[in-house]
Amino acid sequence: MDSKRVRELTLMPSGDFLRQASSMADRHPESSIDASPKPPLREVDFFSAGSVSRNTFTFDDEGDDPEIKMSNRRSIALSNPRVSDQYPTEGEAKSGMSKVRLLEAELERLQEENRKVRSMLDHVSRNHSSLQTQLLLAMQKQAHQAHLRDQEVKNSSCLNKPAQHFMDLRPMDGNDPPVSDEKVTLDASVSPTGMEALSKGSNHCITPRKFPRSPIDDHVSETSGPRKAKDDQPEPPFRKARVSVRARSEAPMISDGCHWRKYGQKMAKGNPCPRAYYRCTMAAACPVRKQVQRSPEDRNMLLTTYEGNHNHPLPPAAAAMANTTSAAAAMLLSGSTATKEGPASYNSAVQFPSSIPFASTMATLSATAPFPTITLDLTGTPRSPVHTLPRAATLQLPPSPSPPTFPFPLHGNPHLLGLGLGHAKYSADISSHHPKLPSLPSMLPGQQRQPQVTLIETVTAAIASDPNFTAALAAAVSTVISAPQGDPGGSNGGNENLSIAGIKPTVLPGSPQPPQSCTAFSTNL
DNA sequence: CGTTTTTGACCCGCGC
DNA sequence: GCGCGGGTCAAAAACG
Repeated sequence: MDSKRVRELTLMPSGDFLRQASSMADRHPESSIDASPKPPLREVDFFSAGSVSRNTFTFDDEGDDPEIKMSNRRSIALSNPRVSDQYPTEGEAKSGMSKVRLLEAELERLQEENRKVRSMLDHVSRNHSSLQTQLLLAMQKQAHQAHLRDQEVKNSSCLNKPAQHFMDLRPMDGNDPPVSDEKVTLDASVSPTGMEALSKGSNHCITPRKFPRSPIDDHVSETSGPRKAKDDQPEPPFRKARVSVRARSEAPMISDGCHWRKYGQKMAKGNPCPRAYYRCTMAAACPVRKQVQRSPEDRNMLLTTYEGNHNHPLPPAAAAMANTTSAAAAMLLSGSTATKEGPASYNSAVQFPSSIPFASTMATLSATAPFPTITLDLTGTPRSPVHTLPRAATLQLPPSPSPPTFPFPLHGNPHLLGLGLGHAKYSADISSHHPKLPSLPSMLPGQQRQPQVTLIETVTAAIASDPNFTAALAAAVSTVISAPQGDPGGSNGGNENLSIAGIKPTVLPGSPQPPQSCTAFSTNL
């Protein structure tokens, strides 16, 4: 027996093991979910029926490869190194019954592990539901409190302000300078699924006042008539938040699992790299759009901004990151919970709830953006001046210079509303436009740019480093479970593969890509 | 030949 | 009112 080969076969990432375990549990719920020790039927048939023959299973080192045969029947057994470690020795090779007993014992052990994993999943699910409920309650409470605070602070000037400002992240006074030092620190606990309710709620929390024209609005007008008709339509009560993703990639666009069609490209002021505009083409009338721009400072830095909500089901590949972005946007939209800080206070980075599995640590939010904006920082690089970015919230992951190819649907739930792209602003722009803004220290001083590592490592690190690991685990596992073996529906352009918590990398079909690489995302101020 | 990309023109909001 | 900049449209070109 080739021990090396066995080790290769058995050294399976825990994520794969989880996936297979989950998959097995799904296929054999009677054996893997139930607490009963009854083994899976196939194992029972295989081992207890005395059918261990040379054709189906052999421990002869010189004969058929038992590992391969086993893997054909039950790869999960191979996923555990101990299986191979307990393969019969030379002297036991002829003793089939002892091997059977050995394997039966191992099988029982694996079943026990299976039950434990299932139990953990159940536990995580319960925690998830509980957190979601708590989140909603907390947000309602905080929104009310924020409203009261606003009423107190701006009672004199906002007497006639509509209740739309309930959770408005932006200054209520339209005369506020375009760039304010005012920041908002979020300290919310948001669960991924809570995002749905949050997003819905966001429709009532974000005021459209003074917001630039929204692409979504355009979409409405496009589908219902000429743009001019827009004036006749009541403007949506609230504008969309935006979610930006900072990622390091040489690819022109990160792969997020959706199909995108490029509909425009513009040279943005202050950035030699053009900004590309994409529209989701997975559904005829999907209003989701995104912008992709490369940073002028670091051409490997891509900033992708999503806006709008998918009105169609998302493929599993696209759903993997949906919760992350949704939760981030929800958090952003829950700005009513924020506490405003003075201009000199730059420690606005806060712990983001672990319910954002792919962005686990830091977050900053500025209250002055025309669009509520949140940035998921997947670069792991001590972001320069994102802090100086007015109007931007930022999530920062542990170092992840990896190619940002990952399933990244903005909204996993078509019902989610109120998410959007972020307005990022080139640091150069910021400094030029707002020279008074002092430089901010790196959000994560300990973080340094690292050599190329895979995104899975980054994500894994993010999850592992998360104090609330269970939530992250739940998200990862749910992703694994829901993800088909092949490329589900992915489609975006990135050429890089992504592995998350054991998810095998999937190569997504090419998607529209900007002719030029543009990485940084510019935020509209 | 259908789809996607390119790219100049156009629209719109905003500031002066 | 004008200019600027961001965003979108749409015809032509490119692509598979």
